[in-house]
Amino acid sequence: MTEPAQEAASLGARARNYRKRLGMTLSAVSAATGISISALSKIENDQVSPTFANLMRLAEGLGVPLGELVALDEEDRSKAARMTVTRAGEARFRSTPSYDIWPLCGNIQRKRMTPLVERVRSRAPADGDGLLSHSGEEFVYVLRGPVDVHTEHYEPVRLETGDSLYLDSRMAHTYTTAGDGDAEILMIWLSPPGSGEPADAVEALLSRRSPIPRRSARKCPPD
Amino acid sequence: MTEPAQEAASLGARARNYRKRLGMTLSAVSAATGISISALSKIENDQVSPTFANLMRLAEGLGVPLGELVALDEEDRSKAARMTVTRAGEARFRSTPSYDIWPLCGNIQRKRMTPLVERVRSRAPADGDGLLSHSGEEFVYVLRGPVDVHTEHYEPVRLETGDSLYLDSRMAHTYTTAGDGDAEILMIWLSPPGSGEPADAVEALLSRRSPIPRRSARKCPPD
DNA sequence: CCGAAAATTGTCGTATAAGAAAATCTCGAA
DNA sequence: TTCGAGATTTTCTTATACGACAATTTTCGG
Repeated sequence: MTEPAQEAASLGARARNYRKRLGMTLSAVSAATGISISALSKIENDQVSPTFANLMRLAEGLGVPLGELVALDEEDRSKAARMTVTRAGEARFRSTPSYDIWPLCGNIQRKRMTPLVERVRSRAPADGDGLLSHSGEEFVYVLRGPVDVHTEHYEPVRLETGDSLYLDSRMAHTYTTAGDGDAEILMIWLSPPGSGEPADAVEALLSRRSPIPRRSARKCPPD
Repeated sequence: MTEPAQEAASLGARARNYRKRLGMTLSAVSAATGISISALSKIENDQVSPTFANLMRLAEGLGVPLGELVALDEEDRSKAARMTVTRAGEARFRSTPSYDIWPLCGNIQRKRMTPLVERVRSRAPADGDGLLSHSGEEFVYVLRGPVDVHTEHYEPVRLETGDSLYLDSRMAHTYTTAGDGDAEILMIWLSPPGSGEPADAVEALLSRRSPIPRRSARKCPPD
């Protein structure tokens, strides 16, 4: 039955893994991709060699990069086994004019995402660092709201507890608390594709925040 | 000629670039790959949508990683100010034997991280899908615990509310609830580097004239 | 154990990719 | 300019992926 599902050796197995991961049925994938159920079944069982057109549809429907779906895995999985845990109170604490920051899972090496819990203290965009832009992308999940998101291209958005947001970090932005007390958000920052792995991701994050043009706010020294 | 155009517009163009770079003729590639010359010509001119089997042979014969051959290069996303919000109750819901899943921020294009809220229902590793491995990395923040993390290389780890975890997804893993009720976690999945974005290499490809993506001769189901 | 949903398997007709060979193109040399 | 000879493209035919449908089989809950 459920073996430690190996890194799928075949295209079909990979496709099935990704589908299972999303909890989709064949008909769901069929609806999402336009590929017939029977064709999907045959693809997953390696009974046919799908066309490039269908490979693209499939990758899109599964939300998987085409290169990943298609590429045979050539990596040594066992030596890559890596995991780390950060306990709730355990994170080391840093602070900037606008935020208190708890970097999570800092001890694992070679990770590409940088997860942080941030306590938002400032109440107006100009309070702390002002609108800042930096490279990469960020995802935010509001642990305790409300929070206002200010950006250079959009109207401010108010997020309540449980709301989430995804944005291109190059667009200048900042978060402010919109309630009585401080707000708390979980942020995952992803550095740009090319950039090497920031050993000290937080430092990188903090130092890369640069003010948007013709605006003055710039502080947040790393220490 | 000089440099082959970096930005390979289509699959066919990329294939041709690689061939030219090696100074090979169609018949040479044919000999190296086992694909007929005519088929190669049609592939390079985007007149056909090659089968997966031929894609593999072609990549092999050209000495190019398959992912490289099929994946569009990202780049030039610089002007797209992008942001999206998902409200707490708003996510569309899916479920698997092990989890209920709410994909977050699904409507933004070209994002590299995949955020999900998952309600963990299974109480034992074998309950649902079992241990699964897939590519990439994942970060987990426990919204409501306790949760047990089972992996193929580590002892199970118990996470309480507020704990977080970072792991290499290629190591087989699964999450189970360790308390009385269901648990809830926030997960961010990150696809492997170099493999473009979860779903938009596809649209880029299609928008630039791809081999015969039409599939219209479809009978309309009765209403 | 049962029934329902999901998944697999098989067939058929159609669309289309692959392969073989012929037709066309490219270019350097005489 | 003409003449090949290799390179490429364009016919053909054949092979096969795809979609639809139907029939099982498998998988899960109850």
